[in-house]
Amino acid sequence: MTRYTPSEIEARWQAVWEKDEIFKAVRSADKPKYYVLEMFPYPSGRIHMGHVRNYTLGDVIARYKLAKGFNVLHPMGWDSFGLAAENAAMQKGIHPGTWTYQNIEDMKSQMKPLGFSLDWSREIATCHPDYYQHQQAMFIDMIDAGLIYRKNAVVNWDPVDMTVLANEQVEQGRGWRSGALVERRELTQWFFKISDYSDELLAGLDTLENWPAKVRLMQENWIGKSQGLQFAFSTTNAPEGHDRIEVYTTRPDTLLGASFVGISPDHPIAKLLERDNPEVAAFTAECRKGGTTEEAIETAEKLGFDTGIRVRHPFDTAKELPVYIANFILMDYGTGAIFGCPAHDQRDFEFATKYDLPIISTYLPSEDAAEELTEAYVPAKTEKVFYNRGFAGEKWQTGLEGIDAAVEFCEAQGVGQGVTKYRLRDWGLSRQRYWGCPIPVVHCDDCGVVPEKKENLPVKLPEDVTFDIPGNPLDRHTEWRTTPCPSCGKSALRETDTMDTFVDSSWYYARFTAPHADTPTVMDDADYWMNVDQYIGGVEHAILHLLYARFFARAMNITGHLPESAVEPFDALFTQGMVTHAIYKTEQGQDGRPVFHYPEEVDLKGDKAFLKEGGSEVEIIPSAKMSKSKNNVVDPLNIISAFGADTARWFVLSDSPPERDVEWTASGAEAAYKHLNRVWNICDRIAEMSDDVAGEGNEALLKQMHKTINDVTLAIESFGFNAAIAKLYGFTATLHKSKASKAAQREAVMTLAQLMSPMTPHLAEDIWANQGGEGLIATAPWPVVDEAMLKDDTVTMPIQVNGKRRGEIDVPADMPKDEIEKLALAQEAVIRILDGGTPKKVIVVPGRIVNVVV
RNA sequence: GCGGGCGUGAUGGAAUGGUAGACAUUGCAGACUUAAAAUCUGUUGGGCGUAUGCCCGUGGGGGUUCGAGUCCCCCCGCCCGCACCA
Repeated sequence: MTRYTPSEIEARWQAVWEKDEIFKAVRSADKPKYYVLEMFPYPSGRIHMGHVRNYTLGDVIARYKLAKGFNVLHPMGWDSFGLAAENAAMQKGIHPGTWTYQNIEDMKSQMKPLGFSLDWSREIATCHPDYYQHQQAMFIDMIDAGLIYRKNAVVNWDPVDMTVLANEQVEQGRGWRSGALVERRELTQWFFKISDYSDELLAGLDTLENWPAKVRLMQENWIGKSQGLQFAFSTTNAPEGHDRIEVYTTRPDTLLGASFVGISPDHPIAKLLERDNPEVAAFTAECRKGGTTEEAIETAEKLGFDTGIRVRHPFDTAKELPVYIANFILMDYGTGAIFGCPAHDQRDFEFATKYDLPIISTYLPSEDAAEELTEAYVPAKTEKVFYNRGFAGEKWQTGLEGIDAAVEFCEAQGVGQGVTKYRLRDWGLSRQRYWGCPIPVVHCDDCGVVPEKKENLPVKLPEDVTFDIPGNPLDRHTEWRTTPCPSCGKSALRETDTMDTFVDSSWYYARFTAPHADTPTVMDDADYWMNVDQYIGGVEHAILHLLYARFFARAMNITGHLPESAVEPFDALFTQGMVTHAIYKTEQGQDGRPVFHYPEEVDLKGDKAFLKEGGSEVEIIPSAKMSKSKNNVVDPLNIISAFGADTARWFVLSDSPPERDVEWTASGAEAAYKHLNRVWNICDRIAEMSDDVAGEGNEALLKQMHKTINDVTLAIESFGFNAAIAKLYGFTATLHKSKASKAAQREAVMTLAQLMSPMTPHLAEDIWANQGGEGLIATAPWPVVDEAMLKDDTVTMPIQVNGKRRGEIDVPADMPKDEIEKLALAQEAVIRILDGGTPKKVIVVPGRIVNVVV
């Protein structure tokens, strides 16, 4: 008997793989390529179970595809710019670069023992000038191509992180990292023209058949295409230059129900008024402050200020409507002005009720109906418009159907034109931070904003910076800032803003195809390796990263850095669930607050948990996200040292489908370990068997083996790794009990090892070697199903009567239907139920089922 | 509010419209052991029955079908995303 010792096996095989460079990706014309990519990590310094799961999923695919004969690219890198490094610098006095590179080394050394089939020769780090200099070069190309521009804009300002945030980075009015309430500031910033590509990015979603529908939908909603009518009200007493107010509406069918016009507090007219009128100024100031406070979002009280300006209704110029500044109108959607139709819009209804404005219906047939509404009546967009009241009289009595008809009608009347609007806004990329890719432009007193010359790249971050004062250290670094103007040569100043780190991750997949090239990409390599055939990561990136990356691929295509074929860079996307763990909680804190216990402090007995110390019962909160504050984090390193990497890999794949959360349980991890031991012991047993024994059930074992090959292959192809593992458990049990000959068992166990090899590569490799397999299992071709072995001579068919199972018969697989029917009707249970009668109908599905209908 | 998803044993979860609960955990019983651990064997949806067996059962209600966890309609519950988007 030998012992399964993962620590010894795993280190040994990793060394062999590394020495033989079997995971090194080299372009080759002989084999089809397969590019599998997991979302690269931020180098926090420690891997967690989420990483283990993510990279194990990718590794199963990569190893499987390698065995299937593909030329596999499976790279790894580091998303290594970002705020955490600066925070560490502030807290610990370490330079962000030192901290980051140390973390990369640490994490790499933690990942290596997991035995992933990664091509480490392609490793990249976005914080390294070798990477970001190319980003700077592309930035300059994109300015030239008109894809990037500078504008003065109201931006989201995070007062804690002291930087600007993109709209996508604001959640519930708070910064996505700091959680601080976001303020609005007006700053001059760089923007990507992503909104110009709204329609393309939307249309592109339709081609992404192998993306989760959920992600496509989220992006679709984010892009937020809407069709409507844009038209102008003419004003009667507005300030100079504002004799028209443009509004946008998706409901032109309710236009006759307009009873007021609302403008945003940031609307040019509001801005003009607040200059001379302190009351207006006070109101708009209140709106701006309130616009993002939590209270305002929750209570959502409609506030308005009557400007005294009046406008004429376009269809009834005698009718005048008041113009209000209203707090619920956003300047950056539509035109920043609306017409209010209280009868058919809930917000307008609340507003009208509060300010006592008329409620006029264009849908309800009765004159008084609208006045009696307790809430807005929102008609379906295809509902017939009555237009039977309001100021236009009988003119449109017969009505229109649908929004399109209403738009057409308005256009015909010379009132506005149909337009398409998008919710998606341009991507502000400037960040007032040190630890990011410097924006390679220079501000010259004479020439204005000038891109740096490409031959002067990279614009490297200076090393000698301090973080003892808040703000961006680049601003204070006069020596670094001062540089000759690329255009006139006079002394000028560098831009001190750096790029949003989402820029870094928007093209790393392309860089992996030629990671050491002296241009951002190499067309031949990009052409060969792109697209990513399978991308795997968390659903939390469904909008931000994945939308930016899709845009960036288009921008790279336009600037000649990616082929046209790569504008949708990820052919297939898989979003995996989290690794969760129970929380163990007691209420025994001195201050009455709950205390969270580490799993090691707790004894599990059945479905109850007790403290090891003292034995008092502990409340179990199942399946919660691993969180340091809840003391329910399981460190992969502990698992690896206790059970080995193969056990950790096997477990994260085994219990739940990959797209769902998986709960880490100690018992589950132990079960995985036990199973690997069992497989090991089977091999041991086979090795000790005599060659002379003929054995029994040889054929049955091999049949089962081929069924398993078939089932596991199909399961892996469809991301059903948990199902694949279930089949492998089943086959292991069969093999365990088998009395077949040594040759048959040896064949079975070697196939088992092959089928397990994507999940537990080290153990598989060892079995392969011990059983005399040729070469490495990692590069051995995937087992092929012998179709003939899948067919059984006899099949067991359940017999149903009226859909209820009453028995079963074993019949030859090729038995004709009518004979099966005869046998079924001869069944004791069937005879009993028929009780001498004849069945109405007998349905025979060969190989499946018989149903007797009485 | 809008959009999407999901409800299956004590638990995680399996089931191209065809034997519901694969596989795993937990529990129970047994073997081995002075004992425990490990390992091995059996068992584990509920109910009735000595038993061949019968009844019930995939959140609830209806429908389509020879046959529904699966398809359709209504309702309930949970989860996720977005949200003064005009």
